Amino acid sequence: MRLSNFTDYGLRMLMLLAADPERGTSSAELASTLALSRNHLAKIIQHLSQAGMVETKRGGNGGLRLAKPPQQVRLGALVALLEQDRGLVACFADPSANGCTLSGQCRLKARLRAGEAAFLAELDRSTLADIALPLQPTASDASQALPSTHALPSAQVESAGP
Amino acid sequence: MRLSNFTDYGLRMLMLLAADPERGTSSAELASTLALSRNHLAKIIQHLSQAGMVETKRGGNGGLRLAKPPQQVRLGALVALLEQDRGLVACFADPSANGCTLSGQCRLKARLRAGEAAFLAELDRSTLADIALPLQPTASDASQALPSTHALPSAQVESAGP
DNA sequence: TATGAATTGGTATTTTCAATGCCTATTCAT
DNA sequence: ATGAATAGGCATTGAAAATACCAATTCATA
Repeated sequence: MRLSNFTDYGLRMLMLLAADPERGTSSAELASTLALSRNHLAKIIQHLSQAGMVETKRGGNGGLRLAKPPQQVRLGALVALLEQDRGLVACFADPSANGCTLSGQCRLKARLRAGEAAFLAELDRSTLADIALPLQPTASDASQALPSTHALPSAQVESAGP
Repeated sequence: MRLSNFTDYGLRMLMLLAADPERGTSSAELASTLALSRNHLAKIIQHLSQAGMVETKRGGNGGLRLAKPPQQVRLGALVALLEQDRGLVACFADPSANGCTLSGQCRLKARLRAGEAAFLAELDRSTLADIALPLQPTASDASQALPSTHALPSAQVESAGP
C-alpha cells in the first residue's frame, strides 16, 4: 500500500504553505526547501490549483498560497484529491481494461473500499493546520507515535539530529 | 494509494483456496483460473508458504492448501503480510536513504500511520471465509457496495456479463 | 525398487509503466 | 519592455511486474 510520490510531495508542500497562509510563496522557494526540481513541483501545483486548493499569482511578487484557511482543509480530502485516479487495486483504477477473472462475484472489493474509506476518515480527523510546518523550523516538536496493530513497515522515530 | 499486484494476486488466490480448504490445489490450476503465468504465481505462493499461510506438497497429487481454517485468517493481517516492506510513503519504506528534508519535525507521518492502522483494522473485520470463491462460480452473489465518503476512484458495479 | 510424470523452488531476463528532470512557450505584473 | 511566474511537451531514468528457463523433490506405478 503506497501513496505516489506525487501525493507525498504535494502534502509536504501544503504543510509549508499552511504555516504561512497569507504570504504568496514562490514555487522556487518551496522546491528548494523540498529538495525537488521546480519544474516537477510545478506540475503538482498545477493540479492543486485546478482543484481550487491553492491560488497562484503570476508575475512580480507572485507566488502561491492556500485558497482556504488551513483549518478547513481535511487531510483525507487532500489525499483523495492528490491520488486522483490511482485505485487501490488495478480493477478499481481501470474497470474497463480489467483482466480480473473473478469480476462479478468478487466479495473482496467491497471490503477494500470499506478499508479505504476508513483510511480517509481517519485522516479527516486532522486538518492542514495540524501539520503546518514553518519554512525555518524551530526543531521543537517531533511526530508523536501512534501505535499500529499490524506489522507493516514503520519508520523508526528519527532523532532530531545532533 | 495502491496495493501491489503481488498483493492483489495473492488475495485472489487465497479466495480460491479458501473455498476448498481440504483439497490440494495445483498452482497450475490456480494460475490458469487467475489468467497468470504459473511461475509468477509461484513466487507469491513461496512467500505465503514461508510465512506459514499455505502448505505446499510436491510430487504427484501435490498442490497447496491453506495452513489454517479460513475463518481464522483476517484480511488485514493478510494485506500486511503481502505488502511486506512497501511503506505508505518513501520515508516509511526506507528510512535510511530518505531524502525528506522535513524529517524530525514532520507531523504528517503519525497521521498516515494512524490511517494505515484504520485501514487494516477495517479489513480485519472480515476473514478469508467471508470472501471465499469456488473455482467454478455459482454466479449467485456479487459484491455488496459499501459507500465511500470521498471521491477516490471507485469501480462501478460491474454487470455479470451477457 | 527403479522409473517417469507431476509438482514446487529458485534464478535470470524481458517488458512495462510510473516518476523524474529538462527545455521551451506563454502569461501576467510592474 | 522586462522580469517572474505558470503551462505544457519530451526525453531519460528507475523500479516493479511479468515471463521464461532450469533445478530439486515427491508420488504413483510397473
